[in-house]
Amino acid sequence: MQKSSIFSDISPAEWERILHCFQPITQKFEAGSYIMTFSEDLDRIGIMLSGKAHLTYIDADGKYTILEQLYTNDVFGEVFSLPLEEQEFTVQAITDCEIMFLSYDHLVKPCSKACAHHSQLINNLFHMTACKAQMLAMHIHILSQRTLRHKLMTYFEYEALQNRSRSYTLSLTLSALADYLCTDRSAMMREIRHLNEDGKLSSKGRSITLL
Amino acid sequence: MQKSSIFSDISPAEWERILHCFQPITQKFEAGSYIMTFSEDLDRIGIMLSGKAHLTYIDADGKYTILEQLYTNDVFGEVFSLPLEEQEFTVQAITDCEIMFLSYDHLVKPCSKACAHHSQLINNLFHMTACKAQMLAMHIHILSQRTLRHKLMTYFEYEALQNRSRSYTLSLTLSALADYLCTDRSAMMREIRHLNEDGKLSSKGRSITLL
DNA sequence: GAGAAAAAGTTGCATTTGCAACGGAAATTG
DNA sequence: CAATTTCCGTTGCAAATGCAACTTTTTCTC
Repeated sequence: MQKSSIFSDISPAEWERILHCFQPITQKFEAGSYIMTFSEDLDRIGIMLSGKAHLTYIDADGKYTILEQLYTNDVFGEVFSLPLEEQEFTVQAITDCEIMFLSYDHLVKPCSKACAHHSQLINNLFHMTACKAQMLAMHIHILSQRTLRHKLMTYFEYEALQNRSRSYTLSLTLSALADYLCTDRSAMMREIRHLNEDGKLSSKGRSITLL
Repeated sequence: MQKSSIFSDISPAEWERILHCFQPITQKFEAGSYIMTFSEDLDRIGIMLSGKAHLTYIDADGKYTILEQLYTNDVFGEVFSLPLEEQEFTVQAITDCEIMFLSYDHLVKPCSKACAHHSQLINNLFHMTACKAQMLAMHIHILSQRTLRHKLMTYFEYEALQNRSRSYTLSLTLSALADYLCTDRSAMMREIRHLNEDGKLSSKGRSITLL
């Protein structure tokens, strides 16, 4: 399943017509600010035009978990409307971001103006959502590892595949990695040290070499 | 996001034409047999016509993890083609199953026969995939809990919501639940006992009452 | 209904993990 | 460049967890 974006196979001219049809709202957000909270905004999807953001939730006792990292052209909001109340899903800007919002209803309902491009848009969204589901499944695969050591190694192996190299630098900070792995940061640091000592790994800070 | 199926908003007559266009293969599987392994079959999606199946993987040391439970009208295969090799994704029949397979390529590519129903099919698949992504996100939410106790309680709370009652019977066996929670079964049993002792829960076997 | 297989339930023990609480390094900001 | 914040790295300790090994109960199958 190749990488696709919301813009795939849509010509600029066609995109112009889509914009006219959807009347999207484009908005800028400063680093650190909240772009979306899922307790409210369930009626629209967001498209990252620029910047970097995290889809996270915070549970009752204040623990962060990073569900997704969002970059340019990524889409959010199409998937999350989980029923449980205690939790707070949010999309938070990491860097300054520019976001375009589309009405969800407008998107999935047959267009009164007979826009042929709707179907291509849905097609793209399907691909992207399937892709996203893969990311989630990968995350589950990592979290399913019984021990922290295995979680780390599984994560590092995935990263090595993505980077096409056994040596690379993590895109996440180590603190963020601990959140992603849903574990205690200090315990993770300790385990990384052990992995180094046991010769599975050679790492310094965020630069990783799998041995 | 309401429950939708691959058949939503497609009339029987239209479905007939789709069948003619796709020439799907329908196949029966006995309980316990393997319906699909993702090392091979990445070119088609499956639709559960009847029965119950599990999408699982088994890692190098033989640990099961249940990624999804599949029931009638559920779709599988549209999402999973994870790059890591060591693992073995499979869809395994729990009860006797009847499955319809559709070609993935045929589905996503514009149809030479100009089948209008393609777009509705993709629309439905988009909904279902978004739904599936929600399930995966829920799973992550559960696995993200730092302690087994919190994992159990989060799972039980979700189940209570689905059942619209604080008293219900688990659809998973306790062994399967341990797999779903990616934990040791005996440790889970112990923690369930503790939850009972602490008055958070009243359970006997698979019947649960949240207090 | 007998036998086999799967599921449920238990326990002891070594190991892993989470948590709290540090201090220093690095990056960001005014 | 000084100040502040974030990130990195460490340690001690109590608690949680995984694992192995077992018995009992339930379910399935012939």
